[in-house]
Amino acid sequence: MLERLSQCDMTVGALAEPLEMSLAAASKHIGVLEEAGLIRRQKRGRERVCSLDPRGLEAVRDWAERYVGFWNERLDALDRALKELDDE
Amino acid sequence: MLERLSQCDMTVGALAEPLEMSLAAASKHIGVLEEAGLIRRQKRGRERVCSLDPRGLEAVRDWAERYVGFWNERLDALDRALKELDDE
DNA sequence: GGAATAGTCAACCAATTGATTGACTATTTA
DNA sequence: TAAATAGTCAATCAATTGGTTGACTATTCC
Repeated sequence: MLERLSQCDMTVGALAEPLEMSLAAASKHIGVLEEAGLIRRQKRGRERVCSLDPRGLEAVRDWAERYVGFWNERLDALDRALKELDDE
Repeated sequence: MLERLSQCDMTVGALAEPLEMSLAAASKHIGVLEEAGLIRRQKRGRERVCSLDPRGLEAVRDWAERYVGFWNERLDALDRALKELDDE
């Protein structure tokens, strides 16, 4: 769903269409994504249009980036420690 | 668990210690993280030492980054379209 | 203005998850 | 060498999740 929403916004029905589940089930899933802050739903007449919420995905990326950053820091620290051993 | 492992590697028991659950439950959770590619477990004697697997977290970051990137691309496209309107 | 469409909600049930406990294996310590 | 420690696994049960169905509301179309 997220991948398809990255191409363009779409209604709940359009999002549900390729999925082998009922509209109600798809609606439920969309509700979970909305609750997680990954998408937004906007009412337009009888249609609800869904769109990605970049803030939610930025939060995920930033969260993961912190760990990648930590790892690199630890590798750097190891590198420095090894250099110090070499200088002795 | 991931946050604490970003500080230093630790055994299953040490990871489990601050959690209000049985050792078996914590072991289960660690198994899930391992299966997800986020951590690795290495046997050292009777101890299993856990460490972050940067590749797993890089994959998560990259996945989220793609969506942030898509979003920015769409904003850029909108920007260009609006400029074209202004030039008319 | 009624039929059709879009979507949600509650009730229900099956499947999965989350946690515990006891039993077990492997390793370390006294 | 036996006790202690570290950790896993299977069985069990409660809680949660995932999906369907029918009923409903809101909006659009004929």
